Amino acid sequence: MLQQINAIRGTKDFLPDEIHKLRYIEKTAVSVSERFGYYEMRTPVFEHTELFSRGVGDTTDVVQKEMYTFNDKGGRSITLRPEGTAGAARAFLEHGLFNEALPQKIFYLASCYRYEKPQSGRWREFRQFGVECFGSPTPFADAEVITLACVFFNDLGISNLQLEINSLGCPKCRKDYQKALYDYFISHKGSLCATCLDRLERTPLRILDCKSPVCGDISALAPVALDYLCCDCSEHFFKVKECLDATQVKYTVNPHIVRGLDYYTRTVFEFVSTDEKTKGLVCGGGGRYDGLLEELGSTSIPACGFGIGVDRTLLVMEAQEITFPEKSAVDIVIAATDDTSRLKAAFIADSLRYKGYAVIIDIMDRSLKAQMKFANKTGARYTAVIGENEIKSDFVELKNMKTGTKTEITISDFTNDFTDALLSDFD
RNA sequence: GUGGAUGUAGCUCAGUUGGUUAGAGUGCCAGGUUGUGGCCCUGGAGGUCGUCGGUUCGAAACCGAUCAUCCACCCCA
Repeated sequence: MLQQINAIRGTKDFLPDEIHKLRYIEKTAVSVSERFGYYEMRTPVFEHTELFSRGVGDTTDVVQKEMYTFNDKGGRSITLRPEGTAGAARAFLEHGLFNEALPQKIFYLASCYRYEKPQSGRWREFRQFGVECFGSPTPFADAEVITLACVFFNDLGISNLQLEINSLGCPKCRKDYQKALYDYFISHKGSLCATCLDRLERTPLRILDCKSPVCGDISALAPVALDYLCCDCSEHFFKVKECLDATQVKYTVNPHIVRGLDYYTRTVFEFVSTDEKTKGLVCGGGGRYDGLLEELGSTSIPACGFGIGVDRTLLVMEAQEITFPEKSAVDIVIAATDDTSRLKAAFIADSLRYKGYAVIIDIMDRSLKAQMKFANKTGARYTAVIGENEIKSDFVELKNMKTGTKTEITISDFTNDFTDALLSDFD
């Protein structure tokens, strides 16, 4: 026997048994997006590596150590997308969507790839529901994408999710803030952990995010970005909060949120699970990225958006024991007793399928009893047995599998409108 | 990338201080008479005990390596 080949580390199979859950989440994402006037865009899974190193940022962990990068046969450096925004922004620019009526509001459902050590809620291939609003500088846009995310989680019946928001300011005020931060941390240089010492020169903002108790204590007293916002940024943040209040979206301001992607300016936010079983899991995050499109070679175009982890959302829903719509069941199983009847059963099944019903017949050459058992397992609503007697008499019994009651009809009636009336009676 | 736990039938797990042909429940398949599911009864298939190497007369059990899963950190979706 040859050795079996298993799935790649950090990837996950969704089997027929649970795929309806994923579909339900995706369907909800589409529905919510369209209710806000966001339309789907699909971009390739791989892009030029440079798109991410320039867009997401060279200093980020994602770009530095988590990307699936390889050279294709033409010698191009290619990267499997680690997130969705860069590709969407690239497509927006490449196809000149900025010439259309602004804002351009986009959503996508995309698999993303990051080379990380896997654990539950963290996979090397994961699905992301993302939304991007290109062209609007106003706080109403920030609030709109946040509200959209809230409606999404609400539609799915998810509770115990905390929305945390913050403002990182624009490049102008961030500069002042970073200097203040640097000065503060340099005075505590002796106490910081090794990773944070490394961050000090590179990206001092991220020290605020450190979970080590010592750094946490130091961070707690560190200067807060919100205190360093310039007038414009300060007003923008105030209005975002005002909009959220208007739509009754609940949030807490967390001055320590620092997103891991470089392109964010001003508003940033995260949805964090507060549920016992999935505590601390970040289900989604986003913010404003007014500098990204310029970084990708365009004129300055403001934008904002978010990414929500579909798999993580599923994880939280399962932990909260939320009921999903049932997977679609088979309408009718047509069992047959002998080879001649099998042909007749196949004919009837096909006629019904043309009419739109889900019909299955036995293709395992099983006994009638086994066919009935199988029908039961598939959750079929009705069964019908075709045999010598039925073919002779032209009558067939349609059995309701829930109640066990049988209704006699002619075979020709079976495939015409009479069936519609009969089947629609089912509760 | 760092630290820790785990790895026995498709699934959930037993397996006594290392000792004959490795177990249960569940699922799967087939029967319980001649053409009808769910319950019950009977039987069957299915495991080189994650993999490789070592210790031993003998290893699922002990040791090492490796792979995988999970947890914490890191990071984020």
